[in-house]
Amino acid sequence: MPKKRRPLSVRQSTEGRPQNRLLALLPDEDFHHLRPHLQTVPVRRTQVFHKAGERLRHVYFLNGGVCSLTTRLSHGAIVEAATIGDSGFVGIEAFLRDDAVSLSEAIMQVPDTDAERLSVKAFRRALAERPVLRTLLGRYLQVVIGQMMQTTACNVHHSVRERCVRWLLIAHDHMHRQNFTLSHAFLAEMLGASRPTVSAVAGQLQAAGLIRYSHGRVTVVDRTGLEAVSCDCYAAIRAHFDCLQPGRQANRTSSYAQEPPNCRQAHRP
Amino acid sequence: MPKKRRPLSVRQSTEGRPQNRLLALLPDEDFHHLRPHLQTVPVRRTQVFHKAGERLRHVYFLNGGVCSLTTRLSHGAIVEAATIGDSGFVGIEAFLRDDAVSLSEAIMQVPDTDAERLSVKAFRRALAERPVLRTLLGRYLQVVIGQMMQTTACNVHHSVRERCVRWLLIAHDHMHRQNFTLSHAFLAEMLGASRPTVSAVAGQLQAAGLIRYSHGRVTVVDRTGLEAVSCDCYAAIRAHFDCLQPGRQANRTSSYAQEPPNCRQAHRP
DNA sequence: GACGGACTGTCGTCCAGACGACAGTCCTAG
DNA sequence: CTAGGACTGTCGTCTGGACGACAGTCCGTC
Repeated sequence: MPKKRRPLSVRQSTEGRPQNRLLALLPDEDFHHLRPHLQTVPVRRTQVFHKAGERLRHVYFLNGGVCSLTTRLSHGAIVEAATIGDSGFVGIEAFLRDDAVSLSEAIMQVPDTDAERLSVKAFRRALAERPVLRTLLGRYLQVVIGQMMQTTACNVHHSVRERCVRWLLIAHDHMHRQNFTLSHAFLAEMLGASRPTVSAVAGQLQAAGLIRYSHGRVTVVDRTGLEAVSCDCYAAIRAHFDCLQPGRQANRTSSYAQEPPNCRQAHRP
Repeated sequence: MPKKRRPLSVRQSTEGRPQNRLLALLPDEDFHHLRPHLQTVPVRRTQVFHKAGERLRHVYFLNGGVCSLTTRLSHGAIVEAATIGDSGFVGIEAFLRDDAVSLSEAIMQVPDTDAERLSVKAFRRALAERPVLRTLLGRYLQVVIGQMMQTTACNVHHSVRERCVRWLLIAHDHMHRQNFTLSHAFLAEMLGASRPTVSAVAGQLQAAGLIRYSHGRVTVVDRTGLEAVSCDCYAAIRAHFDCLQPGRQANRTSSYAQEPPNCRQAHRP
């Protein structure tokens, strides 16, 4: 838990397009329709957007960072089913029903950033009125579901090492930068692995020159190398994400845009 | 693979309500709107409704049985992320987008039954025109997502034994009967476990008097006992399903109706 | 009634990874 | 500059479960 919290600064989103890619993909008309209802709010590491059983009040279009969609077991352990970044939004349940009671717990995993917040009420109204928004978010939801399913299979069949690499690659995609904060303990929890195992794996990856790790900070050194040692699950999930942007995607510098969308085939050539 | 296949008998659904519970929950007006487009088709064990990457042609409202929503790994193994029964429909992707390309593989797991088939086109049109249908299926989708998330966590943290029990209980709920066909090998694959392990577990459960197993046929003998040895994941998933029926649910004899819906709290008292 | 196929029980062997423990290292607040 | 807290490296020990193999059992078909 952070010791000193910056004062919560909420501001109306009035300037140009936010960083969030879903919002960026909206046609002007639809975005302008939404804009009066958006508020830019700061988001902190370890922030919990919603817990299981809570009624959702807002959805959040992230402008950066990585958020984990998790399940909490009665035991207390939490396990990640999907990650949400600046190409998505938190509060998918609100897409599905009006009285959106969440079944999952959404925890901000990586760093401080901000998000465009929208009340569930305004969100639902916009969904009803704007078919383009509905279509776009429906596609995103499918991506999330795809990720969940892949994660389920990956968690069962692949080693902690492979799962670590998957997580790092996906986080890297979301972050659009080489290094970000992430402790072994956090990663272990998300993967349902033990901390010592993750530490050992991280050590190996570092020794192999693929990443650098130092006290809560990872640096992706050799992305291609990481991809080479990852299981196919990363490629599959990535392919889903690539399908979000029809044709060319927004003009961005990240590795996210390295390849053409390929929805039919999960494994890249 | 079955040796002798009955001829495919498609018939228009014109009589009363089908067994499928989602359809049963629709108000008359909405159901009548849908009815001309429904066809009752037979469904066989091991039937594959759709594979990953395929464009969906139809959605299927099952009238019985258990269908597994699975992910196929490049390795060839398949792992289940969620089960669909007569309280759901196959083809959830079609809820999310028009050009519904599936990301998952849906395989009929338990027995021969039939289903109400609806073309994706008619389905999408109905969704657009009938808000009640949209609401109902949106809720169902949330249930499926909840099940996926719980399964992800369960697969990581719980023993093969607990997962077996979870599967059997959910299948029992879907089947509304004590016994049904299911081989150890199938169950093992769904759980991502090895066949010998599942056999061993099944042996234990049988020795404990909870189930009877004989050559591809399980009988649930002591349901309460099974619930007692299950992990909380079953209860959590079950609670999601119970939320589908607002207030009282359809008049059925299954154990499905044993308890009042309780959405807020995953664990039953 | 015999045969082949499908399903189940069981037995070694082997290993990934859990779990607990503890020491070392870095970072930051005071 | 220092102390405390957070993070990481590593080491035993122990076990669930994978994997391969093979024999036994039931069932439907010829």
